[in-house]
Amino acid sequence: MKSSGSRPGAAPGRAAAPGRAAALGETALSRVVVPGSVAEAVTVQEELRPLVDLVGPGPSAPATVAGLDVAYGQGGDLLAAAVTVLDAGTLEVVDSAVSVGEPAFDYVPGLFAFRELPALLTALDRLSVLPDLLVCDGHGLAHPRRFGLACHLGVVTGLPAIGVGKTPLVGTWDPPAAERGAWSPLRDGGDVVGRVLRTQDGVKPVFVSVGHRMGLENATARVLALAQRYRLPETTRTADRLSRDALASAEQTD
DNA sequence: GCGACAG
DNA sequence: ATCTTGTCGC
Repeated sequence: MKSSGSRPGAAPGRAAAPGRAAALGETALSRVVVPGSVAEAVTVQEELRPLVDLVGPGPSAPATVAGLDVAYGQGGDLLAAAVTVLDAGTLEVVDSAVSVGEPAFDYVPGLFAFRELPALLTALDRLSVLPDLLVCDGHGLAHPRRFGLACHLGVVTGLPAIGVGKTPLVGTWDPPAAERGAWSPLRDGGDVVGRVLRTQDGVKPVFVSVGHRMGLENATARVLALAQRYRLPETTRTADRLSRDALASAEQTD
């Protein structure tokens, strides 16, 4: 991975969008701008932020839900993005896709999305089943400029999206009660930007925030429904496993 | 000025 | 995110 002061982005201006049957339409992939600097990245976020739909309420009974995650290898030069689509009722994986590539941007807190977005969208484009909801590994509105990965993915794809983070990026909160389902508001700069949600009794909570076309109440319900047995949503778990497997294959075979 | 800082 | 040993517990 390259890092050159004013030019964190190692890739050209736009993500490559080879001509294949696009489940998302060519719009999603072509609308992904990979900034050439931190300043430009911030500008892109501020331009896209108004496009976020926080009214929702979003699907209360989605048929399918997708999990997205990325695994890194070789000191950060290689990455594998994975998307798994689960039947919302049985939580069985009904479709999946991966995309191996390089990080599109250096890691900068608050600009994290630019790093994984191109690969995640390529993987999404390779699905044969378009999910009703995206559950992202990272935050949505719980972001310095209210435009985290989940918002970015939602706006670019037009799909409802939720952000589920394992650790905080911004905000303050009180510890939620110890029982599964308990939550407390995540506040930042006078706004409620998400919820600190306990998905399992006595287990460290997760940070839930709206990404796009969703309400916070619904987002909370969807995450709880996906985390019946473990701390993290089943979508995140299956996508995490798939991305690691894809990375392992890419590191030996290829 | 000194930390904190999604993955 | 990834680098890593042992350890506690179902």
